[in-house]
Amino acid sequence: MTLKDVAAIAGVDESTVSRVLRGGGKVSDETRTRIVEAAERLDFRPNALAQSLARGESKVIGVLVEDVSDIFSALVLRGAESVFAASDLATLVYDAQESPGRRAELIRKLQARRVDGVLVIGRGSAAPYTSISDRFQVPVVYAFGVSSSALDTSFVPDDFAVGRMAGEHLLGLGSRHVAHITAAEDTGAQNRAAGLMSVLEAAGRALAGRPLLGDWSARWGATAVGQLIDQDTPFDAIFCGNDLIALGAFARLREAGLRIPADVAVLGHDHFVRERPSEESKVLSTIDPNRSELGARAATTLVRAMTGGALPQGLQMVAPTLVVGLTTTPNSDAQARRAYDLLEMLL
Amino acid sequence: MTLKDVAAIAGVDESTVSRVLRGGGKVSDETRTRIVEAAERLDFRPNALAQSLARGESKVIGVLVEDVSDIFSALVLRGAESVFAASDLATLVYDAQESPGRRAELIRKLQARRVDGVLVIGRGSAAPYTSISDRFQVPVVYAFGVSSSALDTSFVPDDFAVGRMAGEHLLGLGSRHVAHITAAEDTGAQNRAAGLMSVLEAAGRALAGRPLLGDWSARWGATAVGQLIDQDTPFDAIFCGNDLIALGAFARLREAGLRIPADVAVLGHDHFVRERPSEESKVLSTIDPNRSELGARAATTLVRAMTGGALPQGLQMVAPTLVVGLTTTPNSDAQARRAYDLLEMLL
DNA sequence: CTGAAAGCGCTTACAG
DNA sequence: CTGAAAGCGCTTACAG
Repeated sequence: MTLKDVAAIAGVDESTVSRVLRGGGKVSDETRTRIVEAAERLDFRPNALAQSLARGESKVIGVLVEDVSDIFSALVLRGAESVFAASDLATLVYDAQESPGRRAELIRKLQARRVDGVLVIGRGSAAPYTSISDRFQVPVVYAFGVSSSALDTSFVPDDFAVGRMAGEHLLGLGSRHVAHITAAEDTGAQNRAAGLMSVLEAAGRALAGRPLLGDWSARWGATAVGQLIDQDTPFDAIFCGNDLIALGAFARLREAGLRIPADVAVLGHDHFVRERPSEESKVLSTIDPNRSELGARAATTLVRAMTGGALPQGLQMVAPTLVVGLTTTPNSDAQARRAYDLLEMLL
Repeated sequence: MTLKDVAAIAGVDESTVSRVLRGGGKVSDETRTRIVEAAERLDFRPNALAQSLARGESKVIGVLVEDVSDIFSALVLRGAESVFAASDLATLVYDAQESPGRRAELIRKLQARRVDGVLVIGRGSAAPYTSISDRFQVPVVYAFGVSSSALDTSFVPDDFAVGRMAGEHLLGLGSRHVAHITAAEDTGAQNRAAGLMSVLEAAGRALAGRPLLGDWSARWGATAVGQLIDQDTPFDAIFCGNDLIALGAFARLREAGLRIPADVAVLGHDHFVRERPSEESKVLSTIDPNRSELGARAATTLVRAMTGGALPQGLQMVAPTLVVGLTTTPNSDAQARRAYDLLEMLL
C-alpha cells in the first residue's frame, strides 16, 4: 500500500497525491476529492519511515529514563507522552537501568534513530544528571532531575515552594509550633525545609526543635514523633517530607493519645497515597509536586524548541498543589473518630 | 555524516562500506580495516530510518499501554523494554489513557510507523482487551491483560498457581484453618481463590468461613478480620488478595492481641511493598506475580515470532514466587516483638 | 493546477 | 573481492 497505488486509482501522479495528503499545494477540488476517496478506500497510511527520510525529520522523541518502573518517573513519562502524542510525535523509550554503560549505549541508539528531540527523565533530586546535551544536535530537556550543566533546561518540582506552601497552610490553621520530619542528604528535602523556615521566620516563629533527619520510611516518622514527645518539644503541627513519614507520624501520635489535627496537625508531601474518589473526605493532607504536569511542561518546552523556540536555561520550577485532607482540617469529633480509625489511616 | 562520507575517506564505494558495517560479505581484510577506521574516525552512525526503509523492517516495537503510570504496567514495560533493547529493537510507547478513541488513533499511528511487532499492556485481570491483532500484519502479543480472542497470545500471572502456592505455604506451616480475604469481581482474584481451595481440598481441609469479598484496601483487610473474630470463625492463617489487605488484616490482628504468626499467619500478594534490602528480615510474607518477568517473557515471545517463530495461542501463565517474611516464619518472641512493632508494619 | 525528476541514506542482487 | 545500479516510499523544487 503506497502512494503509487493511490495515484493509480485516482489517475494522477504520486507527487499530486503527496501534495493533497500533506494538506498543501494548489490542487483542484475535483482531483483532491478523487485522491482523498482513493486513499480512504485503500485505507492508505503513508509510510512514516519514508516520510522521515525524505523530510529529514523523524517526528520521534527519544526518552531516556533511569527507571521506568519508578512510580514517580512513570508519572513524568505519562505527562510527557501525552503532550508528544498530541503533537503527532512518537515516543521512543529507553530505560538506562541506572547504568552508565547502558546510558552511553542508548545515546548512540538515539542518535542512530535520528530523534528530533531528547527528554531525559532523571531520579528526582538525587545527584545531578551528567549532561548529554552536547552529544546531540537536537534539543535536549531534563525532567525530574537536574542536568550537571547550568546551560541546560531542567524541570524540577519547586521544593522551596512546597516548603512555603506547607508553612503557610499550617500557620493558617493557627499552628504555633511547627515541627519538620524529613530525610537527610537530598537537595529536594533541603529546599523544602528552607521554604518552610522562610515562612516561619517571616511570621516571627521558629521551628519546633531542629529538623528531624532520618530516612523516607513510616518507621522514621514514628520514631521522630517519639523523639519530639520524649524531649518535651512543644509542637502542634508537623510537616513531613513525604507521605510515608506522615503515616508513621500519624500512627505514633494516635498511640500517644494526641488528637489530629486538634492537638497536632499533620501534613505530608508526594500525594503518593491516592485515596479513592469515593471516600467522602480525603484523610491525609499532603502537597502534590505535580509530577505529571512536570513531564507535560518539559515536553511542551522541548516541542517548542524543536520548532525554533529558544530553550530557557537553568532550573524550571513546577509549582506544587495543596491537597487538603482531614489531618489539617478542624473537624467534629464524630467525623474525626470515624476518619481516624487506625485502619482508615492505612487507607 | 553518511555512508558516502565514510566511503570517500576509505576510498571505496558506498556499497562496500555498507557490506563491511553490516558485518557480512567477502571483503579483503585490508579494505575492511580501512573502512572500519574511517567509520570510527567520523563516529559514523548509520541512519536507522534509511536502513529501515531499505530493508523493509523498522526494528521498532510498538507498545500500547492503557496507563504507563500504573505501577504494575510500568513493571511489565520495564521487563519488556529490556528484552527489546537487548535485541536491538526500539520501543515506541503509546499511552491509550484507557480511552477507546485514543486506542483506535494509536493503532493507526503504529501502522504508519511500520512497527515490526506490537505489545499490548493491559490492565491486569480487568475486562478482556478487545483484540487488535487483525489490524496488523505483524505479530501482536498481549501482556498483563487477556485478549478477547482465544487465538491471540496473552501473558498473564498464573493466579491459580498463586492460590496453590499460598495454600501449600500456609499448610506447610501447620495451619489448619486458612481464611481468605480478597476483592470481588476480578478474574484474577477468583483464580487465586480457586487455587487455594484446590490445595485445601486435596489436604482434606476446608476454608475457614467463606472467602471474604470486599475491595483492595487495607481497611477492608481490617474489617474482614473483624468479621472473622466477631463470627467466632476459627482461623490460624489468612491468605490476602493483595498486600494492602494483608497490612490491614495485620493491624487488626495486632489490635485484637493475636500473635503473628503464632496465632495467625498472614500472607499477602503483589510484592507491592518493597522493603529495603538493608532490613535484616522482610516483615510481610507475600507472593510476587513476577510482573517484570511477565513483560520480559511476552517480549521474548514477540521477538521470536517476528523472526519466524510461531505464536503460542491462548493464555500463557507466568509462575509466581514466594517471598517469605516474618508474618509466616515461626520466630522467637524477641524477634517478633521487634519486627512487629506497629510502626514496622507500615514500612 | 499537475507531472517528471532528483533526492533522502541506506541495501542488495548483479556484474565483472 | 569490489563497484555500478536499482530500489525502499516518500517530498519538493522545477517546469510547463
